[in-house]
Amino acid sequence: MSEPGLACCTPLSGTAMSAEQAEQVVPLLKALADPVRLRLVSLIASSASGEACVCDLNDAFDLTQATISHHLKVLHSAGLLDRDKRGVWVYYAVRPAALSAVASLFDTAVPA
Amino acid sequence: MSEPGLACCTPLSGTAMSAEQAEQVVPLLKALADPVRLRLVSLIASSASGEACVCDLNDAFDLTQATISHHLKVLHSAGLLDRDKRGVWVYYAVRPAALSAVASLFDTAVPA
DNA sequence: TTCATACATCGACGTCCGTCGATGTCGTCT
DNA sequence: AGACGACATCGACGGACGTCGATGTATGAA
Repeated sequence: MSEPGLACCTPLSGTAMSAEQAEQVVPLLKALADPVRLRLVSLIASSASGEACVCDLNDAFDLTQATISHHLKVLHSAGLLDRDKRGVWVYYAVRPAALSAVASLFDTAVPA
Repeated sequence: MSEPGLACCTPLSGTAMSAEQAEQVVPLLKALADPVRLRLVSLIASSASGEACVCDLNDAFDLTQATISHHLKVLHSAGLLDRDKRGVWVYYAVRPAALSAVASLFDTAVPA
């Protein structure tokens, strides 16, 4: 696993995960465990083109551009977002592999 | 911070989560975004009886009993664990509803 | 070149978080 | 009654986190 955000771990309802497995997924959860970052991912994922530029994301929050840029960097460093600079604008897109890695954590814990 | 005049990308349409929705799920994610707590939930969920007493959980980590107790309280306060005191021992069990709430978050975000 | 825009980075501030030792509380046994 | 064990709580410490204003970098236009 050379790439961040591609961790695949034991589901919670199976055998217990090891400490190494936990350390691998926790960065993803930590990146998502913030209201601003969670909404950022939601905004990008729900956009028609599957991506969004920082200028639009900036207007969706009542925060400084520096703060939004910081949160995007955290999400990008965690491997949750792809970054693509086109001219003056920068576009972020969600990485399905990273999101599905987190989803696989809870998949087998299906209730009724 | 809003002088449109020129569009840089497709507008953010679609149904992104609201700020209130984010504030509702983030506490669950924050509680799970810790290697010790994630392993605690994993250990409890993977136990045969579906529950585990603190004495057993304590031995699984190289941490103080006070620290484990603190993490269990965080998970319990977040609604992820149920607490049941039987005699001298305290048993914790995972709440399926809470886990499924988190799971549904990624089910809608990443279509299978 | 000069200027304006879009975004990243820096430095600093206050706050929250994980961990510990010490202590408190409750239940059990003798 | 007293003593012991299982957990919880308290207070404190160091480090990490979210946010900001200011500044830096790069692209495009005048």
